[in-house]
Amino acid sequence: MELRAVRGMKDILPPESWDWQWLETCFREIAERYGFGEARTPLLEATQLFVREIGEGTDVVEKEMYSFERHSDHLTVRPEGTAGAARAYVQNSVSGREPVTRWYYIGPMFRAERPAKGRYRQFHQAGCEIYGDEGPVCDAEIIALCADVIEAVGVDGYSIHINSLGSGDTRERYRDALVKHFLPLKDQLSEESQRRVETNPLRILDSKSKADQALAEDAPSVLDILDDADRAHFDGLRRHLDALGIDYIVDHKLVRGLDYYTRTLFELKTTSDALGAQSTLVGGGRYDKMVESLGHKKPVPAIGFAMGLERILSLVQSPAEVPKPACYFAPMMPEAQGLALQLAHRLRKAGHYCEVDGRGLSVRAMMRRANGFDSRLCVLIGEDELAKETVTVKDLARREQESLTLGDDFVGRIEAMLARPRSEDGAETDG
RNA sequence: GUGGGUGUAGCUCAGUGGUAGAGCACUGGAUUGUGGCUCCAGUUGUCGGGGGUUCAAUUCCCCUCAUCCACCCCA
Repeated sequence: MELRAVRGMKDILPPESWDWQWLETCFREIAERYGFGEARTPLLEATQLFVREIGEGTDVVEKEMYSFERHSDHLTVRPEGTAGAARAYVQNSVSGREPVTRWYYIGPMFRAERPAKGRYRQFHQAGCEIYGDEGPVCDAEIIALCADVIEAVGVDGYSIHINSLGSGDTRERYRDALVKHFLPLKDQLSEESQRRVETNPLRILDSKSKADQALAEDAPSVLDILDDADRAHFDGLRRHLDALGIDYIVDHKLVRGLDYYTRTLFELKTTSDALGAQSTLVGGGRYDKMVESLGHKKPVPAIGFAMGLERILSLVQSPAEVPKPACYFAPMMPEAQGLALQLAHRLRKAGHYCEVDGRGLSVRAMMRRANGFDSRLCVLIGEDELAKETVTVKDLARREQESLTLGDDFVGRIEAMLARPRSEDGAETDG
């Protein structure tokens, strides 16, 4: 086979796709309870949108984007959903129509990373964004929503981590404080982090290197240099989470790789080690500057998150079941195939799932397959049936069969059979 | 981008320096037109690709590709 899926991209096929639909439905239902409506934005955006909003120095922009030039347009297949949603919010003048906007999205994102467990080059995120509410009530709602989804789909153990990056010049002041802390220790840091001292000292905080972690223990906390307003905001968030009974961990070392975050920052991580290094299931935070930076005339506060659907699916057991046919048609000779097709058509119009076996195999093989589908009924049509203008309908659950005429009441007769208990004693009924 | 593991039938995997096996699945039959259990029979492989060593390579060596995992980064 010479034509394969592109590296890091995989096909989602039945029966796995049933699990995906289930997860997406869980997410939609919960998001809609919180007042979110779906925003479907293009997969392709101007490269500049991501360069400016995610940040020029970030790994995502620097080396992971699928970018190309088409005529004179510089385009990028979206590596995340927030920037595109914010662009749509500004472009469509949504702030003029409503004071607060709540959008959710579900879809593929693209990053050219080296594939690993729970990480693909085309991966899928579901996320929410709120524009026009500076919180912290909606910050708490957003985190509650994430927890609701994670719990609804049955993730076993998870923890919620929160932090605040402050606003205004807090980030810069904190950065300076970190440089002051790490610079004298530079030669004790890992090779990777030695470079970060100058470029991105925040990232040293979540380094996996043991040495870095030890040195980060005594690093100044961003929470100590928040100004009064930022502190009040963060305390407000904590109060609301407490009121909701949501457990969380304040982690001043929580930082994120995208530059656009301000104030509230949070992650939901699995406590199982099933995902290896990819333990973050949900990441989000506030990005109060983005809308304005996109050219909107006034600042609009915003908060959002994205959850990694592959990661969540790999942790949960989907209850999704492959649909079972009501009726499996097994024409025993070519002349009976047309009738089978017509009868199936009538049942399908009436809302029933039917299978028609047109392979011309032995009755045994067709029955086996009907059984493999766990079909409730199997309709056999052969020479006798054609001659008498009837069909033989076998109830595979009750192990009995009868002959049905093909009058107007055919659909009704089949429905009556479907409505019977699966066994004589009536204990179980066909859901 | 760096490091490691794996690549044998449709699937899951055994195996050997002398050109390959099991289970599952599939098809036929035991039941001339009737399923889930059982039994019998049968189909399928360029042993990832290329090169080298050898009388002989699926097996040993090198390269390459794919894949998985770790680092990095992120959801």
